[in-house]
Amino acid sequence: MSGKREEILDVSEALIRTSGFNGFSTRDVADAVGIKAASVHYHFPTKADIGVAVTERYTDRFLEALGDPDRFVKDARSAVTLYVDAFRRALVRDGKLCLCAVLGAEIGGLPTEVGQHTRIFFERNIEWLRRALAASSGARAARAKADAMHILAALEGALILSLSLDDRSVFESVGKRLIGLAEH
Amino acid sequence: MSGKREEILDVSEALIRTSGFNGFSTRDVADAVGIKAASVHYHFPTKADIGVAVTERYTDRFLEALGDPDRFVKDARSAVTLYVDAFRRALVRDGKLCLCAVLGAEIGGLPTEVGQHTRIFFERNIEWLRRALAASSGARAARAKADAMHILAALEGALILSLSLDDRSVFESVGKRLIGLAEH
DNA sequence: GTCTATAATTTGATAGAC
DNA sequence: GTCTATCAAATTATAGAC
Repeated sequence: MSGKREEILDVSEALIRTSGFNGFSTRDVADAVGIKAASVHYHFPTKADIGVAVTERYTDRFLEALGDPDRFVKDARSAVTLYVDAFRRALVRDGKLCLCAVLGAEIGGLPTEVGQHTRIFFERNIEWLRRALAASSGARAARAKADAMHILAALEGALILSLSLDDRSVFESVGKRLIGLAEH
Repeated sequence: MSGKREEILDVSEALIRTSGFNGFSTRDVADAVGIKAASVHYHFPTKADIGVAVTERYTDRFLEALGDPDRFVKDARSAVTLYVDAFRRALVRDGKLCLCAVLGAEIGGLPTEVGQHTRIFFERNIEWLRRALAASSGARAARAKADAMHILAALEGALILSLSLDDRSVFESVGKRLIGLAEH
Protein backbone atom coordinates (compact mmCIF):
# COMPACT_ATOMS: atom_id res chain seq x y z
CA MET A 1 0.00 0.00 0.00
CA SER A 2 1.36 3.38 -0.94
CA GLY A 3 -1.22 5.04 1.32
CA LYS A 4 1.26 6.89 3.47
CA ARG A 5 3.22 8.06 0.48
CA GLU A 6 0.12 9.68 -1.00
CA GLU A 7 -0.81 11.16 2.37
CA ILE A 8 2.63 12.74 2.60
CA LEU A 9 2.11 14.29 -0.83
CA ASP A 10 -1.41 15.48 0.09
CA VAL A 11 -0.22 17.21 3.23
CA SER A 12 2.92 18.61 1.59
CA GLU A 13 0.93 20.05 -1.28
CA ALA A 14 -1.48 21.75 1.10
CA LEU A 15 1.36 23.17 3.19
CA ILE A 16 3.32 24.46 0.18
CA ARG A 17 0.21 26.05 -1.29
CA THR A 18 -0.35 27.86 2.00
CA SER A 19 3.13 28.83 3.13
CA GLY A 20 5.55 28.09 0.30
CA PHE A 21 8.28 25.51 -0.09
CA ASN A 22 10.47 27.21 2.51
CA GLY A 23 7.50 27.58 4.83
CA PHE A 24 6.99 23.97 5.81
CA SER A 25 9.14 21.28 7.40
CA THR A 26 9.26 17.51 7.24
CA ARG A 27 8.12 17.59 10.86
CA ASP A 28 4.99 19.51 9.93
CA VAL A 29 4.25 16.82 7.38
CA ALA A 30 4.99 13.99 9.77
CA ASP A 31 2.72 15.43 12.46
CA ALA A 32 -0.17 15.90 10.06
CA VAL A 33 0.18 12.40 8.65
CA GLY A 34 0.64 10.84 12.08
CA ILE A 35 4.10 9.39 11.65
CA LYS A 36 7.60 10.46 12.61
CA ALA A 37 9.87 12.70 10.55
CA ALA A 38 12.29 9.82 10.00
CA SER A 39 9.49 7.87 8.33
CA VAL A 40 8.86 10.70 5.92
CA HIS A 41 12.49 10.39 4.86
CA TYR A 42 11.97 6.71 4.16
CA HIS A 43 9.48 7.64 1.42
CA PHE A 44 11.33 10.75 0.23
CA PRO A 45 15.05 10.94 1.06
CA THR A 46 15.18 14.73 0.78
CA LYS A 47 12.77 17.62 1.00
CA ALA A 48 13.50 18.41 -2.64
CA ASP A 49 12.23 14.93 -3.54
CA ILE A 50 8.93 15.81 -1.89
CA GLY A 51 8.78 19.05 -3.86
CA VAL A 52 9.40 17.29 -7.15
CA ALA A 53 6.84 14.55 -6.47
CA VAL A 54 4.20 17.06 -5.37
CA THR A 55 4.74 19.20 -8.46
CA GLU A 56 4.71 16.29 -10.91
CA ARG A 57 1.51 14.91 -9.43
CA TYR A 58 -0.11 18.35 -9.38
CA THR A 59 0.76 19.02 -13.02
CA ASP A 60 -0.46 15.64 -14.24
CA ARG A 61 -3.74 15.95 -12.38
CA PHE A 62 -4.28 19.50 -13.55
CA LEU A 63 -3.86 18.65 -17.21
CA GLU A 64 -5.80 15.43 -16.92
CA ALA A 65 -8.76 17.40 -15.55
CA LEU A 66 -8.57 19.75 -18.54
CA GLY A 67 -8.92 16.95 -21.07
CA ASP A 68 -8.20 17.13 -24.79
CA PRO A 69 -7.41 20.71 -25.91
CA ASP A 70 -8.27 19.92 -29.53
CA ARG A 71 -11.93 19.29 -28.84
CA PHE A 72 -13.05 22.94 -28.74
CA VAL A 73 -13.94 23.35 -32.40
CA LYS A 74 -15.24 26.87 -32.99
CA ASP A 75 -15.91 27.38 -29.31
CA ALA A 76 -13.23 29.49 -27.65
CA ARG A 77 -15.67 30.57 -24.98
CA SER A 78 -16.14 27.00 -23.75
CA ALA A 79 -12.40 26.41 -23.72
CA VAL A 80 -11.66 29.48 -21.62
CA THR A 81 -14.64 28.86 -19.34
CA LEU A 82 -13.36 25.37 -18.62
CA TYR A 83 -9.89 26.67 -18.01
CA VAL A 84 -11.11 29.35 -15.61
CA ASP A 85 -13.09 26.66 -13.80
CA ALA A 86 -9.90 24.71 -13.18
CA PHE A 87 -8.37 27.68 -11.39
CA ARG A 88 -11.58 28.47 -9.55
CA ARG A 89 -11.41 25.01 -8.00
CA ALA A 90 -8.02 25.84 -6.47
CA LEU A 91 -9.55 28.90 -4.83
CA VAL A 92 -13.03 27.67 -3.91
CA ARG A 93 -12.63 23.96 -3.28
CA ASP A 94 -9.17 24.12 -1.72
CA GLY A 95 -9.10 27.72 -0.51
CA LYS A 96 -5.55 27.87 -1.79
CA LEU A 97 -3.36 29.20 -4.56
CA CYS A 98 -2.20 27.22 -7.54
CA LEU A 99 0.85 25.23 -6.38
CA CYS A 100 2.98 26.65 -9.16
CA ALA A 101 2.03 30.25 -8.48
CA VAL A 102 3.57 29.74 -5.05
CA LEU A 103 6.63 27.90 -6.33
CA GLY A 104 7.09 30.33 -9.21
CA ALA A 105 7.06 33.22 -6.77
CA GLU A 106 9.95 31.80 -4.75
CA ILE A 107 11.72 30.19 -7.69
CA GLY A 108 15.07 31.76 -6.84
CA GLY A 109 15.11 29.97 -3.48
CA LEU A 110 14.01 26.56 -4.67
CA PRO A 111 16.08 23.41 -5.18
CA THR A 112 16.91 23.30 -8.90
CA GLU A 113 14.80 20.22 -9.64
CA VAL A 114 11.73 21.76 -8.04
CA GLY A 115 12.20 24.90 -10.11
CA GLN A 116 12.49 22.78 -13.24
CA HIS A 117 9.19 21.04 -12.58
CA THR A 118 7.53 24.38 -11.86
CA ARG A 119 8.62 25.53 -15.28
CA ILE A 120 7.19 22.37 -16.83
CA PHE A 121 3.78 23.14 -15.31
CA PHE A 122 3.78 26.54 -16.99
CA GLU A 123 5.00 25.20 -20.33
CA ARG A 124 2.39 22.46 -20.45
CA ASN A 125 -0.39 24.86 -19.50
CA ILE A 126 0.58 27.43 -22.11
CA GLU A 127 0.69 24.66 -24.71
CA TRP A 128 -2.72 23.31 -23.66
CA LEU A 129 -4.27 26.77 -23.91
CA ARG A 130 -2.54 27.54 -27.21
CA ARG A 131 -3.96 24.36 -28.75
CA ALA A 132 -7.42 24.91 -27.31
CA LEU A 133 -7.51 28.46 -28.69
CA ALA A 134 -6.01 27.49 -32.03
CA ALA A 135 -8.64 24.77 -32.43
CA SER A 136 -11.51 27.03 -31.48
CA SER A 137 -10.73 30.32 -33.20
CA GLY A 138 -9.19 29.80 -36.61
CA ALA A 139 -9.06 33.48 -37.46
CA ARG A 140 -6.84 34.26 -34.47
CA ALA A 141 -4.60 31.23 -34.68
CA ALA A 142 -1.47 33.37 -34.88
CA ARG A 143 -2.36 35.05 -31.61
CA ALA A 144 -3.18 31.84 -29.79
CA LYS A 145 0.08 31.65 -27.85
CA ALA A 146 -0.07 35.30 -26.76
CA ASP A 147 -3.65 34.72 -25.61
CA ALA A 148 -2.56 31.60 -23.74
CA MET A 149 0.16 33.42 -21.81
CA HIS A 150 -2.19 36.27 -21.00
CA ILE A 151 -4.90 33.95 -19.65
CA LEU A 152 -2.48 31.92 -17.53
CA ALA A 153 -0.78 35.01 -16.11
CA ALA A 154 -4.06 36.73 -15.30
CA LEU A 155 -5.48 33.67 -13.53
CA GLU A 156 -2.36 33.04 -11.44
CA GLY A 157 -2.32 36.71 -10.48
CA ALA A 158 -6.05 36.74 -9.77
CA LEU A 159 -5.65 33.88 -7.30
CA ILE A 160 -2.91 35.76 -5.48
CA LEU A 161 -5.03 38.92 -5.30
CA SER A 162 -8.18 37.08 -4.23
CA LEU A 163 -6.47 35.24 -1.40
CA SER A 164 -4.41 38.21 -0.23
CA LEU A 165 -7.46 40.49 -0.20
CA ASP A 166 -9.68 37.68 1.03
CA ASP A 167 -12.15 38.57 -1.70
CA ARG A 168 -13.24 35.90 -4.13
CA SER A 169 -14.98 38.46 -6.35
CA VAL A 170 -11.58 39.60 -7.61
CA PHE A 171 -11.08 36.20 -9.18
CA GLU A 172 -14.59 36.13 -10.57
CA SER A 173 -14.19 39.54 -12.12
CA VAL A 174 -10.96 38.59 -13.86
CA GLY A 175 -12.36 35.23 -14.99
CA LYS A 176 -15.42 36.88 -16.49
CA ARG A 177 -13.27 39.36 -18.36
CA LEU A 178 -11.08 36.60 -19.80
CA ILE A 179 -14.10 34.64 -21.00
CA GLY A 180 -15.52 37.77 -22.59
CA LEU A 181 -12.26 38.45 -24.41
CA ALA A 182 -12.28 34.94 -25.86
CA GLU A 183 -15.29 35.76 -28.00
CA HIS A 184 -13.83 38.61 -29.97
CA MET B 1 23.12 58.21 9.90
CA SER B 2 20.54 55.60 9.06
CA GLY B 3 22.79 54.16 6.33
CA LYS B 4 22.91 50.68 7.75
CA ARG B 5 19.20 50.61 8.32
CA GLU B 6 18.56 51.34 4.65
CA GLU B 7 21.18 48.80 3.63
CA ILE B 8 19.41 46.17 5.70
CA LEU B 9 16.16 46.99 3.94
CA ASP B 10 17.84 46.94 0.50
CA VAL B 11 19.34 43.51 1.07
CA SER B 12 16.21 42.12 2.70
CA GLU B 13 14.02 43.29 -0.16
CA ALA B 14 16.32 41.66 -2.69
CA LEU B 15 16.41 38.40 -0.74
CA ILE B 16 12.64 38.27 -0.26
CA ARG B 17 12.02 39.01 -3.92
CA THR B 18 14.30 36.12 -4.83
CA SER B 19 13.50 33.45 -2.25
CA GLY B 20 10.47 34.60 -0.28
CA PHE B 21 10.05 35.72 3.31
CA ASN B 22 10.72 32.23 4.64
CA GLY B 23 13.68 31.84 2.32
CA PHE B 24 16.09 34.27 3.97
CA SER B 25 17.57 34.67 7.43
CA THR B 26 18.83 37.58 9.48
CA ARG B 27 22.28 36.05 9.07
CA ASP B 28 22.00 36.23 5.28
CA VAL B 29 21.20 39.91 5.64
CA ALA B 30 24.00 40.55 8.11
CA ASP B 31 26.59 38.89 5.88
CA ALA B 32 25.52 40.88 2.83
CA VAL B 33 25.56 44.16 4.75
CA GLY B 34 28.84 43.36 6.46
CA ILE B 35 27.66 43.39 10.06
CA LYS B 36 26.68 40.72 12.59
CA ALA B 37 23.23 39.25 13.02
CA ALA B 38 22.92 40.83 16.46
CA SER B 39 23.36 44.26 14.87
CA VAL B 40 20.50 43.59 12.49
CA HIS B 41 18.31 42.99 15.53
CA TYR B 42 19.34 46.35 16.92
CA HIS B 43 17.68 48.04 13.94
CA PHE B 44 14.77 45.60 13.68
CA PRO B 45 13.93 43.61 16.82
CA THR B 46 12.17 40.84 14.89
CA LYS B 47 12.22 39.44 11.40
CA ALA B 48 8.57 40.47 11.02
CA ASP B 49 9.66 44.08 11.65
CA ILE B 50 12.00 43.80 8.67
CA GLY B 51 9.18 42.43 6.55
CA VAL B 52 6.85 45.27 7.48
CA ALA B 53 9.46 47.96 6.88
CA VAL B 54 10.47 46.48 3.53
CA THR B 55 6.86 46.27 2.37
CA GLU B 56 5.94 49.79 3.50
CA ARG B 57 8.96 51.28 1.78
CA TYR B 58 8.32 49.26 -1.37
CA THR B 59 4.68 50.33 -1.57
CA ASP B 60 5.43 54.01 -1.00
CA ARG B 61 8.17 54.04 -3.62
CA PHE B 62 6.03 52.17 -6.11
CA LEU B 63 3.13 54.58 -5.87
CA GLU B 64 5.37 57.61 -5.76
CA ALA B 65 6.93 56.52 -9.05
CA LEU B 66 3.45 56.25 -10.59
CA GLY B 67 2.55 59.83 -9.79
CA ASP B 68 -0.91 61.37 -9.86
CA PRO B 69 -3.53 58.94 -11.25
CA ASP B 70 -5.91 61.77 -12.11
CA ARG B 71 -3.67 63.30 -14.75
CA PHE B 72 -4.55 60.90 -17.58
CA VAL B 73 -7.42 62.82 -19.11
CA LYS B 74 -8.75 60.96 -22.15
CA ASP B 75 -5.59 58.90 -22.40
CA ALA B 76 -6.06 55.41 -21.02
CA ARG B 77 -3.27 54.11 -23.23
CA SER B 78 -0.70 56.35 -21.54
CA ALA B 79 -1.91 55.37 -18.10
CA VAL B 80 -1.64 51.65 -18.77
CA THR B 81 1.68 52.05 -20.60
CA LEU B 82 3.12 53.84 -17.59
CA TYR B 83 1.77 51.19 -15.25
CA VAL B 84 3.23 48.37 -17.33
CA ASP B 85 6.56 50.22 -17.30
CA ALA B 86 6.57 50.16 -13.51
CA PHE B 87 6.32 46.36 -13.52
CA ARG B 88 8.83 46.03 -16.33
CA ARG B 89 11.38 47.77 -14.13
CA ALA B 90 11.01 45.05 -11.50
CA LEU B 91 11.81 42.45 -14.13
CA VAL B 92 14.43 44.22 -16.27
CA ARG B 93 16.21 46.56 -13.87
CA ASP B 94 16.09 44.28 -10.82
CA GLY B 95 15.69 40.89 -12.47
CA LYS B 96 13.16 40.09 -9.79
CA LEU B 97 9.48 39.71 -9.08
CA CYS B 98 7.29 42.34 -7.51
CA LEU B 99 7.83 42.08 -3.75
CA CYS B 100 4.12 41.64 -3.12
CA ALA B 101 3.69 38.92 -5.72
CA VAL B 102 6.15 36.91 -3.63
CA LEU B 103 4.57 37.82 -0.30
CA GLY B 104 1.05 37.31 -1.63
CA ALA B 105 2.00 33.85 -2.82
CA GLU B 106 3.09 32.75 0.66
CA ILE B 107 0.55 34.86 2.53
CA GLY B 108 -0.65 31.93 4.64
CA GLY B 109 2.82 31.50 6.12
CA LEU B 110 3.54 35.15 6.83
CA PRO B 111 3.52 37.02 10.14
CA THR B 112 0.14 38.75 10.33
CA GLU B 113 1.52 42.28 10.08
CA VAL B 114 3.48 41.45 6.94
CA GLY B 115 0.36 39.96 5.36
CA GLN B 116 -1.56 43.11 6.24
CA HIS B 117 0.94 45.34 4.49
CA THR B 118 0.94 43.07 1.46
CA ARG B 119 -2.79 43.58 1.25
CA ILE B 120 -2.33 47.34 1.47
CA PHE B 121 0.00 47.26 -1.54
CA PHE B 122 -2.70 45.56 -3.60
CA GLU B 123 -5.47 47.86 -2.38
CA ARG B 124 -3.49 51.01 -3.13
CA ASN B 125 -2.52 49.74 -6.59
CA ILE B 126 -6.07 48.81 -7.52
CA GLU B 127 -7.23 52.22 -6.37
CA TRP B 128 -4.50 53.99 -8.35
CA LEU B 129 -5.42 52.08 -11.51
CA ARG B 130 -9.13 52.59 -10.97
CA ARG B 131 -8.66 56.34 -10.71
CA ALA B 132 -6.31 56.50 -13.69
CA LEU B 133 -8.79 54.55 -15.83
CA ALA B 134 -11.81 56.48 -14.59
CA ALA B 135 -10.07 59.76 -15.41
CA SER B 136 -9.02 58.63 -18.85
CA SER B 137 -12.02 56.73 -20.20
CA GLY B 138 -15.27 58.32 -19.18
CA ALA B 139 -17.42 55.93 -21.14
CA ARG B 140 -16.11 52.93 -19.24
CA ALA B 141 -15.97 54.47 -15.79
CA ALA B 142 -18.19 51.77 -14.32
CA ARG B 143 -15.76 49.11 -15.45
CA ALA B 144 -12.68 50.91 -14.16
CA LYS B 145 -12.30 48.79 -11.04
CA ALA B 146 -12.70 45.52 -12.92
CA ASP B 147 -10.13 46.70 -15.43
CA ALA B 148 -7.79 47.67 -12.61
CA MET B 149 -7.95 44.23 -10.98
CA HIS B 150 -7.43 42.55 -14.33
CA ILE B 151 -4.35 44.62 -15.16
CA LEU B 152 -2.74 44.14 -11.75
CA ALA B 153 -3.42 40.40 -11.74
CA ALA B 154 -2.11 39.92 -15.27
CA LEU B 155 1.11 41.85 -14.57
CA GLU B 156 1.86 40.02 -11.31
CA GLY B 157 1.25 36.72 -13.06
CA ALA B 158 3.30 37.75 -16.08
CA LEU B 159 6.31 38.48 -13.87
CA ILE B 160 6.03 35.04 -12.29
CA LEU B 161 5.80 33.35 -15.71
CA SER B 162 8.64 35.39 -17.20
CA LEU B 163 11.04 34.65 -14.37
CA SER B 164 10.06 31.00 -14.04
CA LEU B 165 10.42 30.42 -17.77
CA ASP B 166 13.42 32.75 -17.98
CA ASP B 167 11.74 34.45 -20.94
CA ARG B 168 11.17 38.16 -20.82
CA SER B 169 9.01 38.05 -23.94
CA VAL B 170 6.19 36.55 -21.88
CA PHE B 171 5.97 39.77 -19.92
CA GLU B 172 6.23 41.91 -23.04
CA SER B 173 3.45 39.96 -24.73
CA VAL B 174 1.10 40.37 -21.79
CA GLY B 175 2.00 44.04 -21.38
CA LYS B 176 1.30 44.75 -25.04
CA ARG B 177 -2.06 43.04 -24.82
CA LEU B 178 -3.07 45.06 -21.75
CA ILE B 179 -2.12 48.32 -23.42
CA GLY B 180 -4.11 47.31 -26.50
CA LEU B 181 -7.16 46.52 -24.41
CA ALA B 182 -7.03 49.96 -22.80
CA GLU B 183 -7.95 51.60 -26.08
CA HIS B 184 -11.29 49.93 -26.63
C1' DG C 1 7.78 0.89 7.13
C1' DT C 2 8.07 2.86 11.30
C1' DC C 3 10.44 3.81 15.34
C1' DT C 4 14.17 5.94 18.78
C1' DA C 5 18.15 8.31 19.04
C1' DT C 6 21.13 11.42 17.50
C1' DA C 7 23.89 14.47 14.74
C1' DA C 8 25.10 18.76 12.35
C1' DT C 9 23.46 23.05 11.08
C1' DT C 10 20.60 26.97 10.95
C1' DT C 11 17.60 30.14 12.91
C1' DG C 12 15.58 33.98 15.52
C1' DA C 13 16.70 36.28 19.26
C1' DT C 14 18.97 38.10 23.89
C1' DA C 15 22.63 39.80 27.33
C1' DG C 16 26.04 42.56 28.13
C1' DA C 17 30.82 44.49 26.96
C1' DC C 18 32.90 48.17 24.22
C1' DG D 1 25.72 50.81 16.92
C1' DT D 2 28.31 47.01 16.73
C1' DC D 3 30.45 43.31 18.76
C1' DT D 4 31.17 38.48 21.25
C1' DA D 5 28.98 35.01 23.33
C1' DT D 6 25.32 32.37 24.00
C1' DC D 7 20.73 30.16 23.76
C1' DA D 8 16.68 27.44 22.85
C1' DA D 9 14.31 25.74 19.28
C1' DA D 10 13.79 24.11 14.74
C1' DT D 11 15.39 21.82 10.66
C1' DT D 12 17.18 18.30 7.53
C1' DA D 13 18.67 14.53 7.64
C1' DT D 14 21.17 9.52 9.10
C1' DA D 15 21.98 5.01 11.74
C1' DG D 16 20.29 1.18 13.34
C1' DA D 17 16.73 -1.48 16.17
C1' DC D 18 12.15 -3.62 15.68
